[in-house]
Amino acid sequence: MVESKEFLYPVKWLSKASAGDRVTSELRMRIISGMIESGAILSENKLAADFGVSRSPIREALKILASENIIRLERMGAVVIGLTEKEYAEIYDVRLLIETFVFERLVRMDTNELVMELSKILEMMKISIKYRDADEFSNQDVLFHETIIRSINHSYILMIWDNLKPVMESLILLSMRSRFKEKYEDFTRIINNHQLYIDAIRTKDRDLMIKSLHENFDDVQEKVEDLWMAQQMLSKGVEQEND
Amino acid sequence: MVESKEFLYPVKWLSKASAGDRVTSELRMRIISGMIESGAILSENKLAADFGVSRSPIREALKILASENIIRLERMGAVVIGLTEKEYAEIYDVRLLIETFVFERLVRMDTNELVMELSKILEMMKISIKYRDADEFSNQDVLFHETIIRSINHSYILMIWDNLKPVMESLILLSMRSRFKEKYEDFTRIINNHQLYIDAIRTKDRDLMIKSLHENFDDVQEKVEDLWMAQQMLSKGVEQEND
DNA sequence: TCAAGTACACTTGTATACAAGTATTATAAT
DNA sequence: ATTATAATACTTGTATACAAGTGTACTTGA
Repeated sequence: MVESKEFLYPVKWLSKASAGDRVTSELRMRIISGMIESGAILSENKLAADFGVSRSPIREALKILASENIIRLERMGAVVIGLTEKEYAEIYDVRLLIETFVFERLVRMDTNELVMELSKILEMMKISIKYRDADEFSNQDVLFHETIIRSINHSYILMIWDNLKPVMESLILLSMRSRFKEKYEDFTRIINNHQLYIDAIRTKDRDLMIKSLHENFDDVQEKVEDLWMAQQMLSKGVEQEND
Repeated sequence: MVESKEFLYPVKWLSKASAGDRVTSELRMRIISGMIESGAILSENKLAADFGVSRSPIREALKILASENIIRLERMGAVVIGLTEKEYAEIYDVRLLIETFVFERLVRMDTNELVMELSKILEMMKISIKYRDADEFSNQDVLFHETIIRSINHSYILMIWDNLKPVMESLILLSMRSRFKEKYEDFTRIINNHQLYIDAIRTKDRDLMIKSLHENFDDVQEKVEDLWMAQQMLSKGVEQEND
Protein backbone atom coordinates (compact mmCIF):
# COMPACT_ATOMS: atom_id res chain seq x y z
CA MET A 1 0.00 0.00 0.00
CA VAL A 2 2.74 2.43 0.98
CA GLU A 3 4.31 3.50 -2.32
CA SER A 4 7.62 4.37 -0.55
CA LYS A 5 8.45 7.81 -1.94
CA GLU A 6 12.16 7.13 -1.73
CA PHE A 7 14.48 4.19 -1.42
CA LEU A 8 17.14 4.09 1.27
CA TYR A 9 19.41 1.97 -0.89
CA PRO A 10 21.12 3.87 -3.72
CA VAL A 11 18.97 3.21 -6.76
CA LYS A 12 21.87 3.75 -9.14
CA TRP A 13 23.54 0.66 -7.67
CA LEU A 14 20.54 -1.38 -8.72
CA SER A 15 20.33 -0.42 -12.38
CA LYS A 16 21.07 -3.92 -13.62
CA ALA A 17 19.71 -5.74 -10.58
CA SER A 18 16.71 -8.03 -10.53
CA ALA A 19 13.58 -7.26 -8.57
CA GLY A 20 14.69 -9.81 -6.02
CA ASP A 21 18.00 -8.03 -5.49
CA ARG A 22 16.29 -4.67 -5.26
CA VAL A 23 13.90 -5.88 -2.61
CA THR A 24 16.74 -7.55 -0.71
CA SER A 25 18.89 -4.43 -0.60
CA GLU A 26 16.08 -2.06 0.22
CA LEU A 27 14.56 -4.29 2.87
CA ARG A 28 17.96 -4.71 4.48
CA MET A 29 18.44 -0.94 4.63
CA ARG A 30 15.03 -0.40 6.13
CA ILE A 31 15.66 -2.98 8.83
CA ILE A 32 19.18 -1.86 9.70
CA SER A 33 18.19 1.79 9.70
CA GLY A 34 15.42 0.96 12.13
CA MET A 35 12.75 2.13 9.72
CA ILE A 36 11.31 -1.37 10.06
CA GLU A 37 11.48 -2.06 13.74
CA SER A 38 12.96 -5.03 15.51
CA GLY A 39 10.28 -7.57 16.31
CA ALA A 40 8.06 -6.62 13.40
CA ILE A 41 6.53 -9.49 11.48
CA LEU A 42 6.86 -9.40 7.72
CA SER A 43 4.30 -11.06 5.51
CA GLU A 44 5.26 -12.23 2.05
CA ASN A 45 1.99 -11.11 0.58
CA LYS A 46 2.10 -7.73 2.27
CA LEU A 47 5.67 -7.10 1.16
CA ALA A 48 4.80 -8.16 -2.36
CA ALA A 49 1.98 -5.65 -2.41
CA ASP A 50 4.15 -2.92 -0.88
CA PHE A 51 6.98 -3.38 -3.35
CA GLY A 52 4.64 -3.99 -6.25
CA VAL A 53 6.15 -7.34 -7.15
CA SER A 54 5.10 -10.95 -6.86
CA ARG A 55 5.98 -13.30 -4.02
CA SER A 56 8.89 -14.90 -5.92
CA PRO A 57 11.40 -12.05 -5.49
CA ILE A 58 10.12 -11.44 -1.96
CA ARG A 59 10.77 -15.03 -0.97
CA GLU A 60 14.23 -14.78 -2.43
CA ALA A 61 14.92 -11.64 -0.41
CA LEU A 62 13.66 -13.14 2.84
CA LYS A 63 15.84 -16.23 2.40
CA ILE A 64 18.92 -14.05 1.94
CA LEU A 65 18.13 -11.76 4.86
CA ALA A 66 17.55 -14.79 7.04
CA SER A 67 21.00 -16.14 6.14
CA GLU A 68 22.42 -12.76 7.17
CA ASN A 69 20.77 -13.04 10.58
CA ILE A 70 18.70 -9.91 10.04
CA ILE A 71 15.38 -11.71 10.10
CA ARG A 72 14.22 -15.08 11.37
CA LEU A 73 11.96 -17.25 9.21
CA GLU A 74 9.18 -18.84 11.25
CA ARG A 75 6.15 -20.90 10.48
CA MET A 76 4.04 -17.86 10.06
CA GLY A 77 5.82 -14.74 8.88
CA ALA A 78 9.38 -13.49 9.10
CA VAL A 79 10.37 -11.88 12.37
CA VAL A 80 12.70 -8.90 12.14
CA ILE A 81 15.80 -9.29 14.33
CA GLY A 82 17.65 -6.14 13.39
CA LEU A 83 20.89 -5.07 15.02
CA THR A 84 21.17 -4.54 18.75
CA GLU A 85 24.35 -3.72 20.65
CA LYS A 86 24.99 -7.44 20.86
CA GLU A 87 24.99 -7.84 17.09
CA TYR A 88 27.27 -4.85 16.61
CA ALA A 89 29.80 -6.38 18.97
CA GLU A 90 29.51 -9.70 17.17
CA ILE A 91 30.08 -8.18 13.76
CA TYR A 92 33.12 -6.47 15.25
CA ASP A 93 34.37 -9.87 16.45
CA VAL A 94 34.02 -11.49 13.08
CA ARG A 95 35.66 -8.63 11.21
CA LEU A 96 38.58 -8.77 13.62
CA LEU A 97 38.75 -12.52 13.16
CA ILE A 98 38.87 -12.56 9.40
CA GLU A 99 40.99 -9.44 8.89
CA THR A 100 43.71 -10.66 11.23
CA PHE A 101 43.60 -14.02 9.48
CA VAL A 102 43.96 -12.27 6.14
CA PHE A 103 46.88 -10.21 7.36
CA GLU A 104 48.75 -13.32 8.47
CA ARG A 105 48.48 -14.53 4.91
CA LEU A 106 49.42 -11.17 3.47
CA VAL A 107 52.76 -10.97 5.27
CA ARG A 108 53.83 -14.04 3.32
CA MET A 109 52.79 -12.68 -0.04
CA ASP A 110 53.94 -10.11 -2.53
CA THR A 111 51.67 -7.20 -1.69
CA ASN A 112 52.89 -4.64 -4.25
CA GLU A 113 49.91 -5.04 -6.52
CA LEU A 114 47.50 -4.94 -3.60
CA VAL A 115 49.06 -1.77 -2.19
CA MET A 116 48.72 -0.14 -5.60
CA GLU A 117 45.07 -1.15 -5.83
CA LEU A 118 44.34 0.09 -2.32
CA SER A 119 46.05 3.41 -3.01
CA LYS A 120 43.81 3.88 -6.03
CA ILE A 121 40.75 3.20 -3.93
CA LEU A 122 41.98 5.64 -1.30
CA GLU A 123 42.31 8.33 -3.97
CA MET A 124 38.76 7.62 -5.02
CA MET A 125 37.64 7.98 -1.43
CA LYS A 126 39.27 11.40 -1.25
CA ILE A 127 37.48 12.50 -4.39
CA SER A 128 34.19 11.24 -2.99
CA ILE A 129 34.75 13.36 0.11
CA LYS A 130 35.65 16.39 -1.99
CA TYR A 131 32.39 16.12 -3.88
CA ARG A 132 30.35 15.24 -0.79
CA ASP A 133 29.24 11.92 -2.29
CA ALA A 134 28.43 9.81 0.76
CA ASP A 135 27.17 6.83 -1.19
CA GLU A 136 30.21 6.66 -3.44
CA PHE A 137 32.47 7.03 -0.41
CA SER A 138 30.71 4.11 1.26
CA ASN A 139 31.07 2.07 -1.88
CA GLN A 140 34.82 2.67 -1.95
CA ASP A 141 35.15 2.03 1.76
CA VAL A 142 33.52 -1.38 1.43
CA LEU A 143 35.55 -2.06 -1.69
CA PHE A 144 38.74 -1.23 0.22
CA HIS A 145 38.20 -3.99 2.74
CA GLU A 146 36.85 -6.42 0.19
CA THR A 147 39.94 -5.91 -1.95
CA ILE A 148 42.16 -6.83 0.97
CA ILE A 149 40.13 -9.91 1.76
CA ARG A 150 39.94 -11.05 -1.86
CA SER A 151 43.70 -10.70 -2.29
CA ILE A 152 44.53 -13.83 -0.34
CA ASN A 153 42.30 -15.88 -2.64
CA HIS A 154 40.62 -17.90 0.10
CA SER A 155 37.14 -18.95 -0.94
CA TYR A 156 35.88 -19.84 2.54
CA ILE A 157 37.10 -16.63 4.13
CA LEU A 158 35.47 -14.88 1.21
CA MET A 159 32.30 -16.80 1.97
CA ILE A 160 32.27 -15.29 5.45
CA TRP A 161 32.80 -11.84 3.98
CA ASP A 162 30.02 -12.39 1.45
CA ASN A 163 27.62 -12.95 4.32
CA LEU A 164 28.90 -10.03 6.33
CA LYS A 165 29.35 -7.54 3.50
CA PRO A 166 25.74 -6.52 2.87
CA VAL A 167 25.22 -5.67 6.51
CA MET A 168 28.51 -3.76 6.64
CA GLU A 169 27.55 -1.91 3.49
CA SER A 170 24.24 -0.85 4.95
CA LEU A 171 25.85 0.26 8.20
CA ILE A 172 28.51 2.28 6.43
CA LEU A 173 26.01 3.86 4.06
CA LEU A 174 23.81 5.06 6.89
CA SER A 175 26.73 6.24 8.96
CA MET A 176 28.49 8.13 6.18
CA ARG A 177 25.37 9.90 5.03
CA SER A 178 24.86 11.17 8.52
CA ARG A 179 28.51 12.18 8.92
CA PHE A 180 28.63 14.15 5.72
CA LYS A 181 26.03 16.34 7.29
CA GLU A 182 27.15 16.40 10.89
CA LYS A 183 30.79 15.42 11.33
CA TYR A 184 32.51 16.30 8.10
CA GLU A 185 35.86 16.72 9.83
CA ASP A 186 35.88 13.00 10.69
CA PHE A 187 36.85 12.10 7.18
CA THR A 188 40.40 13.37 7.53
CA ARG A 189 40.92 10.83 10.27
CA ILE A 190 39.23 8.05 8.36
CA ILE A 191 41.48 8.66 5.37
CA ASN A 192 44.50 8.64 7.65
CA ASN A 193 43.47 5.35 9.16
CA HIS A 194 43.12 3.79 5.76
CA GLN A 195 46.53 5.14 4.75
CA LEU A 196 47.92 3.53 7.90
CA TYR A 197 46.35 0.26 6.91
CA ILE A 198 48.00 0.45 3.50
CA ASP A 199 51.35 1.24 5.08
CA ALA A 200 50.99 -1.75 7.37
CA ILE A 201 50.37 -4.01 4.42
CA ARG A 202 53.23 -2.50 2.44
CA THR A 203 55.78 -2.79 5.24
CA LYS A 204 54.22 -6.01 6.54
CA ASP A 205 54.28 -4.52 9.99
CA ARG A 206 52.01 -6.56 12.25
CA ASP A 207 51.95 -4.02 15.05
CA LEU A 208 51.05 -1.17 12.73
CA MET A 209 48.36 -3.31 11.18
CA ILE A 210 46.82 -4.16 14.54
CA LYS A 211 46.96 -0.50 15.49
CA SER A 212 45.23 0.72 12.33
CA LEU A 213 42.78 -2.15 12.51
CA HIS A 214 41.73 -1.12 15.97
CA GLU A 215 41.47 2.51 14.98
CA ASN A 216 39.39 1.44 12.06
CA PHE A 217 37.16 -0.46 14.42
CA ASP A 218 36.91 2.52 16.66
CA ASP A 219 35.55 4.26 13.60
CA VAL A 220 33.08 1.46 13.20
CA GLN A 221 32.10 1.97 16.80
CA GLU A 222 31.49 5.62 16.06
CA LYS A 223 29.63 4.62 12.96
CA VAL A 224 27.35 2.68 15.20
CA GLU A 225 26.69 5.71 17.34
CA ASP A 226 26.02 7.73 14.24
CA LEU A 227 23.63 5.07 13.19
CA TRP A 228 21.51 5.60 16.23
CA MET A 229 21.30 9.25 15.28
CA ALA A 230 20.33 8.29 11.74
CA GLN A 231 17.72 5.95 13.12
CA GLN A 232 16.25 8.70 15.24
CA MET A 233 16.05 11.04 12.28
CA LEU A 234 14.53 8.39 10.10
CA SER A 235 11.94 7.23 12.55
CA LYS A 236 10.91 10.83 12.99
CA GLY A 237 10.72 11.25 9.23
CA VAL A 238 8.61 8.24 8.37
CA GLU A 239 6.36 8.05 11.39
CA GLN A 240 3.44 9.53 9.50
CA GLU A 241 3.53 6.75 6.95
CA ASN A 242 2.17 4.10 9.31
CA ASP A 243 -1.18 2.66 8.32
CA MET B 1 15.17 -38.91 -16.68
CA VAL B 2 17.40 -40.80 -14.26
CA GLU B 3 15.09 -42.02 -11.49
CA SER B 4 18.08 -42.20 -9.03
CA LYS B 5 17.61 -45.61 -7.42
CA GLU B 6 18.97 -44.41 -4.12
CA PHE B 7 19.66 -41.14 -2.37
CA LEU B 8 23.05 -40.44 -0.91
CA TYR B 9 21.56 -38.27 1.80
CA PRO B 10 19.78 -40.20 4.58
CA VAL B 11 16.14 -40.08 3.60
CA LYS B 12 15.02 -40.47 7.22
CA TRP B 13 16.53 -37.07 7.95
CA LEU B 14 14.24 -35.53 5.37
CA SER B 15 10.91 -36.85 6.57
CA LYS B 16 9.55 -33.42 7.40
CA ALA B 17 11.65 -31.50 4.88
CA SER B 18 10.34 -29.66 1.86
CA ALA B 19 11.17 -30.65 -1.69
CA GLY B 20 13.60 -27.75 -1.80
CA ASP B 21 15.47 -29.02 1.24
CA ARG B 22 15.52 -32.54 -0.13
CA VAL B 23 16.99 -31.41 -3.42
CA THR B 24 19.53 -29.21 -1.63
CA SER B 25 20.78 -32.00 0.61
CA GLU B 26 20.90 -34.63 -2.07
CA LEU B 27 22.53 -32.38 -4.65
CA ARG B 28 25.15 -31.38 -2.11
CA MET B 29 25.96 -35.00 -1.37
CA ARG B 30 26.23 -35.86 -5.04
CA ILE B 31 28.60 -32.98 -5.67
CA ILE B 32 30.80 -33.53 -2.62
CA SER B 33 30.96 -37.26 -3.20
CA GLY B 34 32.12 -36.59 -6.73
CA MET B 35 29.10 -38.31 -8.24
CA ILE B 36 28.44 -35.02 -9.99
CA GLU B 37 31.84 -33.99 -11.23
CA SER B 38 33.59 -30.69 -10.78
CA GLY B 39 33.05 -28.47 -13.79
CA ALA B 40 29.70 -29.97 -14.71
CA ILE B 41 26.99 -27.54 -15.69
CA LEU B 42 23.65 -27.94 -14.00
CA SER B 43 20.47 -26.84 -15.74
CA GLU B 44 17.45 -25.88 -13.70
CA ASN B 45 15.08 -27.57 -16.10
CA LYS B 46 17.15 -30.71 -16.30
CA LEU B 47 17.45 -30.95 -12.52
CA ALA B 48 13.74 -30.36 -12.15
CA ALA B 49 13.05 -33.23 -14.52
CA ASP B 50 15.61 -35.48 -12.80
CA PHE B 51 14.22 -34.86 -9.33
CA GLY B 52 10.63 -34.87 -10.50
CA VAL B 53 9.88 -31.43 -9.08
CA SER B 54 9.30 -27.98 -10.51
CA ARG B 55 11.91 -25.28 -10.93
CA SER B 56 10.97 -23.50 -7.69
CA PRO B 57 12.63 -25.92 -5.27
CA ILE B 58 15.53 -26.37 -7.67
CA ARG B 59 16.21 -22.65 -7.77
CA GLU B 60 16.09 -22.58 -4.00
CA ALA B 61 18.63 -25.39 -3.81
CA LEU B 62 21.00 -23.77 -6.29
CA LYS B 63 20.94 -20.48 -4.40
CA ILE B 64 21.88 -22.26 -1.17
CA LEU B 65 24.61 -24.36 -2.74
CA ALA B 66 26.03 -21.24 -4.35
CA SER B 67 26.21 -19.55 -0.95
CA GLU B 68 28.12 -22.60 0.29
CA ASN B 69 30.67 -22.22 -2.49
CA ILE B 70 29.87 -25.63 -3.92
CA ILE B 71 28.53 -24.30 -7.19
CA ARG B 72 28.86 -21.02 -9.03
CA LEU B 73 25.78 -19.38 -10.53
CA GLU B 74 26.48 -17.97 -13.99
CA ARG B 75 24.41 -16.41 -16.71
CA MET B 76 23.72 -19.74 -18.24
CA GLY B 77 23.67 -22.67 -15.89
CA ALA B 78 25.25 -23.42 -12.54
CA VAL B 79 28.86 -24.59 -12.67
CA VAL B 80 29.87 -27.24 -10.15
CA ILE B 81 32.92 -26.23 -8.11
CA GLY B 82 33.14 -29.18 -5.78
CA LEU B 83 35.92 -29.64 -3.26
CA THR B 84 39.54 -29.80 -4.28
CA GLU B 85 42.51 -29.99 -1.92
CA LYS B 86 42.44 -26.21 -1.74
CA GLU B 87 38.88 -26.17 -0.43
CA TYR B 88 39.63 -28.87 2.13
CA ALA B 89 42.48 -26.80 3.50
CA GLU B 90 40.27 -23.72 3.57
CA ILE B 91 37.53 -25.47 5.47
CA TYR B 92 40.18 -26.62 7.91
CA ASP B 93 41.27 -22.98 8.32
CA VAL B 94 37.80 -21.74 9.06
CA ARG B 95 37.04 -24.52 11.52
CA LEU B 96 40.25 -23.78 13.35
CA LEU B 97 39.40 -20.09 13.32
CA ILE B 98 35.93 -20.38 14.79
CA GLU B 99 36.59 -23.21 17.22
CA THR B 100 39.54 -21.44 18.79
CA PHE B 101 37.44 -18.30 19.01
CA VAL B 102 34.69 -20.28 20.69
CA PHE B 103 37.11 -21.81 23.18
CA GLU B 104 38.39 -18.39 24.22
CA ARG B 105 34.82 -17.56 25.14
CA LEU B 106 34.24 -20.89 26.85
CA VAL B 107 37.11 -20.47 29.31
CA ARG B 108 35.26 -17.46 30.72
CA MET B 109 31.97 -19.27 31.10
CA ASP B 110 30.39 -21.89 33.30
CA THR B 111 30.78 -24.99 31.15
CA ASN B 112 29.18 -27.57 33.43
CA GLU B 113 25.98 -27.80 31.45
CA LEU B 114 27.87 -27.95 28.17
CA VAL B 115 30.14 -30.73 29.39
CA MET B 116 27.07 -32.70 30.46
CA GLU B 117 25.46 -32.23 27.06
CA LEU B 118 28.64 -33.23 25.24
CA SER B 119 29.02 -36.32 27.39
CA LYS B 120 25.53 -37.34 26.43
CA ILE B 121 26.33 -36.90 22.77
CA LEU B 122 29.51 -38.90 23.18
CA GLU B 123 27.52 -41.76 24.72
CA MET B 124 25.22 -41.62 21.72
CA MET B 125 28.20 -41.82 19.42
CA LYS B 126 29.40 -44.94 21.20
CA ILE B 127 26.01 -46.57 20.76
CA SER B 128 26.01 -45.64 17.09
CA ILE B 129 29.35 -47.35 16.69
CA LYS B 130 28.15 -50.42 18.55
CA TYR B 131 25.21 -50.77 16.20
CA ARG B 132 27.24 -49.87 13.10
CA ASP B 133 25.02 -46.91 12.31
CA ALA B 134 27.30 -44.64 10.28
CA ASP B 135 24.63 -42.05 9.54
CA GLU B 136 23.60 -41.69 13.15
CA PHE B 137 27.22 -41.48 14.19
CA SER B 138 27.79 -38.68 11.69
CA ASN B 139 24.72 -36.90 12.96
CA GLN B 140 26.03 -36.99 16.52
CA ASP B 141 29.52 -35.98 15.43
CA VAL B 142 28.18 -32.86 13.72
CA LEU B 143 25.89 -32.21 16.66
CA PHE B 144 28.88 -32.42 19.01
CA HIS B 145 30.65 -29.54 17.36
CA GLU B 146 27.49 -27.56 16.79
CA THR B 147 26.65 -27.85 20.48
CA ILE B 148 30.00 -26.37 21.41
CA ILE B 149 29.63 -23.52 18.95
CA ARG B 150 26.04 -22.78 19.97
CA SER B 151 26.98 -22.65 23.64
CA ILE B 152 28.67 -19.25 23.42
CA ASN B 153 25.50 -17.76 21.99
CA HIS B 154 27.18 -15.72 19.25
CA SER B 155 24.87 -15.25 16.29
CA TYR B 156 27.54 -14.22 13.79
CA ILE B 157 29.88 -17.08 14.66
CA LEU B 158 26.83 -19.29 14.37
CA MET B 159 26.18 -17.75 10.96
CA ILE B 160 29.60 -18.93 9.82
CA TRP B 161 28.88 -22.40 11.16
CA ASP B 162 25.50 -22.47 9.45
CA ASN B 163 27.25 -21.99 6.13
CA LEU B 164 29.95 -24.51 6.88
CA LYS B 165 27.82 -27.15 8.56
CA PRO B 166 26.11 -28.69 5.52
CA VAL B 167 29.43 -29.26 3.80
CA MET B 168 30.93 -30.70 6.97
CA GLU B 169 27.94 -32.95 7.40
CA SER B 170 28.30 -34.30 3.89
CA LEU B 171 32.02 -34.86 4.31
CA ILE B 172 31.56 -36.66 7.60
CA LEU B 173 28.72 -38.79 6.29
CA LEU B 174 30.72 -40.01 3.33
CA SER B 175 33.81 -40.57 5.40
CA MET B 176 32.11 -42.45 8.22
CA ARG B 177 30.20 -44.75 5.88
CA SER B 178 33.42 -45.73 4.28
CA ARG B 179 35.19 -46.19 7.61
CA PHE B 180 32.54 -48.43 9.06
CA LYS B 181 33.41 -50.78 6.27
CA GLU B 182 37.14 -50.34 6.02
CA LYS B 183 38.67 -48.87 9.16
CA TYR B 184 36.38 -49.80 11.99
CA GLU B 185 39.23 -49.61 14.51
CA ASP B 186 39.51 -45.85 13.88
CA PHE B 187 36.45 -45.16 15.98
CA THR B 188 38.20 -45.93 19.24
CA ARG B 189 40.59 -43.09 18.52
CA ILE B 190 37.84 -40.73 17.37
CA ILE B 191 35.95 -41.33 20.60
CA ASN B 192 39.11 -40.69 22.60
CA ASN B 193 39.70 -37.43 20.78
CA HIS B 194 36.21 -36.27 21.54
CA GLN B 195 36.64 -37.22 25.18
CA LEU B 196 39.83 -35.17 25.20
CA TYR B 197 37.92 -32.24 23.80
CA ILE B 198 35.35 -32.53 26.56
CA ASP B 199 38.09 -32.71 29.19
CA ALA B 200 39.70 -29.59 27.76
CA ILE B 201 36.42 -27.72 28.04
CA ARG B 202 35.79 -29.02 31.55
CA THR B 203 39.23 -28.14 32.88
CA LYS B 204 39.47 -25.04 30.65
CA ASP B 205 42.88 -26.17 29.60
CA ARG B 206 43.91 -24.24 26.50
CA ASP B 207 46.83 -26.52 25.66
CA LEU B 208 44.75 -29.64 25.92
CA MET B 209 42.08 -28.05 23.79
CA ILE B 210 44.55 -27.10 21.07
CA LYS B 211 45.98 -30.60 21.20
CA SER B 212 42.63 -32.32 20.85
CA LEU B 213 41.54 -29.82 18.26
CA HIS B 214 44.52 -30.66 16.12
CA GLU B 215 44.00 -34.36 16.57
CA ASN B 216 40.43 -33.85 15.60
CA PHE B 217 41.59 -32.06 12.50
CA ASP B 218 43.99 -34.82 11.72
CA ASP B 219 40.92 -37.00 11.74
CA VAL B 220 39.33 -34.61 9.32
CA GLN B 221 42.41 -34.92 7.17
CA GLU B 222 41.99 -38.66 7.19
CA LYS B 223 38.34 -38.21 6.49
CA VAL B 224 39.36 -36.38 3.37
CA GLU B 225 41.52 -39.27 2.26
CA ASP B 226 38.67 -41.63 2.95
CA LEU B 227 36.49 -39.40 0.87
CA TRP B 228 38.64 -39.93 -2.15
CA MET B 229 38.20 -43.63 -1.70
CA ALA B 230 34.48 -43.16 -1.40
CA GLN B 231 34.51 -41.06 -4.52
CA GLN B 232 36.33 -43.74 -6.42
CA MET B 233 33.85 -46.37 -5.34
CA LEU B 234 30.92 -44.17 -6.18
CA SER B 235 32.14 -43.10 -9.59
CA LYS B 236 32.68 -46.76 -10.41
CA GLY B 237 29.19 -47.54 -9.23
CA VAL B 238 27.25 -44.90 -11.13
CA GLU B 239 29.25 -44.70 -14.33
CA GLN B 240 26.70 -46.73 -16.23
CA GLU B 241 23.93 -44.27 -15.47
CA ASN B 242 25.23 -41.57 -17.79
CA ASP B 243 22.93 -40.65 -20.67
C1' DT C 1 -19.92 -16.64 30.91
C1' DC C 2 -17.36 -20.16 29.03
C1' DA C 3 -16.10 -24.43 26.08
C1' DA C 4 -16.11 -26.76 21.83
C1' DG C 5 -16.49 -26.82 17.28
C1' DT C 6 -16.80 -24.70 12.69
C1' DA C 7 -15.78 -21.43 9.14
C1' DC C 8 -12.74 -18.15 7.33
C1' DA C 9 -8.49 -15.77 6.47
C1' DC C 10 -3.87 -16.19 5.88
C1' DT C 11 0.32 -18.84 5.62
C1' DT C 12 4.00 -21.72 3.11
C1' DG C 13 5.64 -24.56 -0.57
C1' DT C 14 5.17 -25.98 -5.20
C1' DA C 15 3.68 -26.00 -10.00
C1' DT C 16 2.99 -23.69 -14.13
C1' DA C 17 3.01 -19.89 -17.48
C1' DC C 18 5.17 -16.29 -19.71
C1' DA C 19 8.33 -12.46 -21.14
C1' DA C 20 12.83 -11.04 -22.17
C1' DG C 21 17.27 -12.23 -23.11
C1' DT C 22 21.24 -15.23 -24.82
C1' DA C 23 23.61 -19.03 -27.09
C1' DT C 24 23.42 -22.14 -30.89
C1' DT C 25 22.30 -23.78 -35.07
C1' DA C 26 20.69 -23.46 -39.62
C1' DT C 27 20.27 -20.95 -43.73
C1' DA C 28 21.59 -17.94 -47.29
C1' DA C 29 24.61 -15.02 -49.89
C1' DT C 30 29.09 -14.07 -51.55
C1' DA D 1 34.44 -22.25 -47.80
C1' DT D 2 33.26 -18.30 -45.19
C1' DT D 3 30.65 -14.81 -43.33
C1' DA D 4 26.22 -12.59 -42.22
C1' DT D 5 21.69 -13.13 -40.93
C1' DA D 6 17.68 -15.47 -39.31
C1' DA D 7 15.36 -19.08 -36.81
C1' DT D 8 15.23 -22.02 -32.78
C1' DA D 9 16.12 -23.80 -28.44
C1' DC D 10 17.26 -22.91 -24.01
C1' DT D 11 18.09 -19.69 -20.20
C1' DT D 12 16.66 -16.61 -16.17
C1' DG D 13 13.43 -13.93 -13.54
C1' DT D 14 8.81 -13.02 -12.40
C1' DA D 15 3.83 -13.63 -12.03
C1' DT D 16 0.07 -16.37 -10.97
C1' DA D 17 -2.49 -20.44 -9.38
C1' DC D 18 -3.30 -23.91 -6.21
C1' DA D 19 -3.02 -27.36 -2.39
C1' DA D 20 -2.18 -28.27 2.28
C1' DG D 21 -1.63 -26.61 6.65
C1' DT D 22 -2.14 -23.22 10.66
C1' DG D 23 -4.12 -19.73 13.39
C1' DT D 24 -8.13 -16.72 14.39
C1' DA D 25 -12.56 -15.49 15.09
C1' DC D 26 -17.06 -16.45 15.22
C1' DT D 27 -20.88 -19.14 16.25
C1' DT D 28 -23.31 -22.57 18.82
C1' DG D 29 -24.36 -25.08 22.86
C1' DA D 30 -24.42 -25.50 27.74
